[in-house]
Amino acid sequence: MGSFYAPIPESWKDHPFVKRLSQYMDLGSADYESLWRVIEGETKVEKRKDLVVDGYGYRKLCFVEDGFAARYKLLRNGKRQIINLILPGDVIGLPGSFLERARYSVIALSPLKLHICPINSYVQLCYQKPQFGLALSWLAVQEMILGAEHTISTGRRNPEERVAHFLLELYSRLKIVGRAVNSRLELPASQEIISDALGLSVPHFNRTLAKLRTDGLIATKGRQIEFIDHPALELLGNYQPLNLTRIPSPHFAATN
Amino acid sequence: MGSFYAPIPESWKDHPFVKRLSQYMDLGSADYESLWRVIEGETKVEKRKDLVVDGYGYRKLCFVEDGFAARYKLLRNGKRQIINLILPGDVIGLPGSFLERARYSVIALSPLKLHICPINSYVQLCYQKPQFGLALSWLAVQEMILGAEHTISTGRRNPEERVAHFLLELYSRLKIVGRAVNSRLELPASQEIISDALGLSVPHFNRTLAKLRTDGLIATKGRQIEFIDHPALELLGNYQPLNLTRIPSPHFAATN
DNA sequence: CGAAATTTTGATCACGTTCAACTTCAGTGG
DNA sequence: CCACTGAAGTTGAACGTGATCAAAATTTCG
Repeated sequence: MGSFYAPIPESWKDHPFVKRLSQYMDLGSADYESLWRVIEGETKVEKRKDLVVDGYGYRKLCFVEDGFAARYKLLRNGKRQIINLILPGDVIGLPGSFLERARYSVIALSPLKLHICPINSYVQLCYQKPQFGLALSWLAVQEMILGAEHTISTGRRNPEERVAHFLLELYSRLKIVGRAVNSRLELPASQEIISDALGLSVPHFNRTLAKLRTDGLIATKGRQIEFIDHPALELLGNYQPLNLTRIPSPHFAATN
Repeated sequence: MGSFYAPIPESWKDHPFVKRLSQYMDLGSADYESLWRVIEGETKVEKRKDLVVDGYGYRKLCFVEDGFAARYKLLRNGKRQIINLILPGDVIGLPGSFLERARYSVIALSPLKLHICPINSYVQLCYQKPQFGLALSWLAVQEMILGAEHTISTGRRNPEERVAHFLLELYSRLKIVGRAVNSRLELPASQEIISDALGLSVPHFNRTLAKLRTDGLIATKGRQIEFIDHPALELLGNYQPLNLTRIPSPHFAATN
């Protein structure tokens, strides 16, 4: 894999990360190949295992093919903040690869399937094909926006608004990679994890979910959530979909 | 300015943004020049003016030479969250330039001096010199980390921890661009703004500052803050300095 | 089927908000 | 130069939200 003569598997262009990238940039067959060549290997991680550990170096990018994970920080006061949920198509190792030592940990919430790319290989690719450097910026900016929304939620949205916003954002992200359809989604984690993401206590998150249910905004069955009144939810959560521009293609450099 | 024959002013390499970049990458004189060529103009913005407006397009990067600003979001529930403080050396227009329409506004907290670079010019530069694409990723990752810490603060730090962390982070950022020394800094904004950044009410932020003062951790005189017990503050706020790696230089692509 | 993890419900209490008044300070015009 | 004005900072009292702790109910998994 990644070796010069290895054939590119058919499944590569269906990889959720590749699909996500192709939404934001023009990927020619040479680009698919370049990206493939930079993959060092494939791996599986079992549920509950930490793949990135706070305080230790981590110098690779992992493209999530399947499964869920969470980036989190344990504080000295004993509390935990989930910084974000990592879904298929997401990258693990950002921001870790840019730091001497990781500041956050990443734990698998389910069995994970990943493709591994050493950060150095990716940087080399950026020097050969600058659009991949721009792609990295785009990914980082996307994370930056999710982070900002997360700050807004924990800072100035009450629990109801917070949960509504969380569900809508999660749904949108899952839908892009084909893990949700039709106003239905499945929570990829326990309420304990989600509470730590939202900065709420478990009982209060549970009650808030129940309130949204009795108010007729959602329906729940176990971890299955269905949006009953999507517009009302968007209003409540002040939700705005992500509207990233596309990455200008190389031709742009010459023609513009 | 930016025109082919215009000389590069001496002051350019002292620009706080350039100085900040040079911390993370090797900048040869050709690079200083490339960066200068991409600047379209210089401008001043008066205090209280919004330079980026939520909902409107914004397709440029502004490098802050002097002054302070804040990126914020106004919610339908009437509350405001300051997403981050923008200091000399920071970039305005990230993430705005990557979005069809900006999601956040940016307001000047003091008179601002900026250098303007159209986003398209910067993208062209990235295709000519890929290290600038990587630099953009580095900047975005840095914002992403600040955003994550902000989420942790509003989500799982109590007001005392939150304020301690805020002061330390602000001090560190100001120090890098020579706006703070010797465990002393000046708050770049009113308590109302800072409260909205920390997700606290003004009275409670005020009381928390007072508590840190009476506990002997800081001293205050107007907006001047002095750290009396720096280690204790770092412990309280669970503060960890940013430890970004340097951007691999172009040679790296060939030699590694 | 039994044990453990997760979800749900309940009761109490503290933390931080809210609202209001008062103080201090900076800027401005008389 | 001082009086006036409005903004910013400070303090106080009361209230409400959401945390905490505990226990029960339910689901998941070995």
